[in-house]
Amino acid sequence: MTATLMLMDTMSGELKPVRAADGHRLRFYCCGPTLYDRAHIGNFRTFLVQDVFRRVAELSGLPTLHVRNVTNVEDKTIRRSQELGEDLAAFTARWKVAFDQDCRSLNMLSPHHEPGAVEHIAEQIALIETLMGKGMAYLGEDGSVYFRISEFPAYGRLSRLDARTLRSGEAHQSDEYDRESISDFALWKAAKPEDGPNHWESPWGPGRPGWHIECSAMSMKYLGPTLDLHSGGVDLVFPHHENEIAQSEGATGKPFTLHWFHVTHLMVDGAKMSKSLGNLYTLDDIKAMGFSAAEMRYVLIAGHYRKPLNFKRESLEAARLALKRLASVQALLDQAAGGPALATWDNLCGAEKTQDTLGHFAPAWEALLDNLNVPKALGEVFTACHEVERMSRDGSLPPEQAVVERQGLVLLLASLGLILPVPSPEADEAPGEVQQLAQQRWEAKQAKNWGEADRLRDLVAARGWRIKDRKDGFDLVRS
RNA sequence: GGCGCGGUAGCCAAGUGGUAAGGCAAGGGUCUGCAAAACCUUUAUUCGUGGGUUCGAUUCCCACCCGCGCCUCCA
Repeated sequence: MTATLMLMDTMSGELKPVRAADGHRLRFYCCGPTLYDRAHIGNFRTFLVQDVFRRVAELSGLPTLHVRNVTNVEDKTIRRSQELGEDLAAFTARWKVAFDQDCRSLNMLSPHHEPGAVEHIAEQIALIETLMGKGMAYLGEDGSVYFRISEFPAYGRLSRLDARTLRSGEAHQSDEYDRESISDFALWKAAKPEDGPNHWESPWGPGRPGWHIECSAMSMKYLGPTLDLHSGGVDLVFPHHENEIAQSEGATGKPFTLHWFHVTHLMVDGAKMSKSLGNLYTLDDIKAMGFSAAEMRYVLIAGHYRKPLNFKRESLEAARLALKRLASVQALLDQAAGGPALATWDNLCGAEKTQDTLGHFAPAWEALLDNLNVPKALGEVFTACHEVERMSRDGSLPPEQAVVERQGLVLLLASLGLILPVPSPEADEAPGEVQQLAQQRWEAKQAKNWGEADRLRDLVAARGWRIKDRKDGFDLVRS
């Protein structure tokens, strides 16, 4: 059984083992959100895949040091906060609160560090000074500082972009005169009137950092000059990550990132998600549609991260049923094992993962180790569920075996971060009136007064509750 | 135009050089007074199209069609 997580590396295009260079702790960086609006479910697809990645890495026995930045100063944050007449820090702080709420409700692990660009101006300036000192950056005619791509021959390797194919011309109008080359990008942007008070002092005058430099500065501050792994949405491959490589390696002369991990975009109803198409959803929109964050999470991780995932409402309905199914199997296993599981995260991380310890869920775990193949893992999970149910039915599920199978299920649920609905009856939550009707219906049923029983059942249903009969009574669940 | 990723049942989605996981939906069944719930079971001779390699391809090669992403600040 493979013990190491294998993952596609964008740079080499090959499957590579996920490794900690120091042999101890995986240091990885994820490009986080820009704090100017509510994050949408497409953003969360990426963050959720990264969350599953981290879970699987840790559960496979590899501790992590996870850094994810927040971009709290760039064009959009400045423009919008100015439009609102709001202080930039207050503006971005509001969106950070919203983002954190969404992350929590999606059951995402918190990164160990969440640095913000504004809080690391000094580090960014220092990095730019280093590049200036090496002749890899220059002051443009507009007072901004640019990276000199001609000094970094490896530019374009990640995105397999031949410098000659860079589309040039019309799109970039006047500002090209400020730069030596059309491909050079801004490290530091000179203050403009429309920026309002949002500028900082620097050796090149007041201004603000360019977008790319924050990730170089902050990732290296928290993780060192060479990161084990770096992740983001595919759209960041060029130019963002390409520029990060140029800035970082240009400054340090060391490899910046050993393993690149990119997540493909989410589509909605077969189209690119965009505001103009009206198909851009936030987590709140999903909740307003009557679905839970757990269901949303299931949908967003259920596709392979390398393939476009087509989101539709029906996916949420399917997820709801799938989660219920898993919950019922978990309940079955708890019962067969003689009590609920009490596995802690550390426990799970350190545990042996073999056929003997995971039972029928072992293939699902292997699927996760193989390039984070969540769809295959889910398929194997349900196959294992069938087996467990069959054994239970046949009476061939002794407590020792149930304990093993449950370990397998618990590991998979922890890997995927799935939170299962509580399957227990909610009878005591039903309003007294509903309970009374249901009780009367039960009595009518016992008296074989079918007409009256059915009438009362309809009344209960009309109040939004469903009667589930047992041999010796009934349960009430919300319908 | 360049680079990259895809096109598998009604929908979502794995996968393999030897004849297609799983989820949802749908049909049938067990259970039930009838239901609901739960469980069992059935459903792609076929994997965008056309060629080629092979004893054999959905899986490898070539061409074409379609979708999506990036090509300067969008996860």
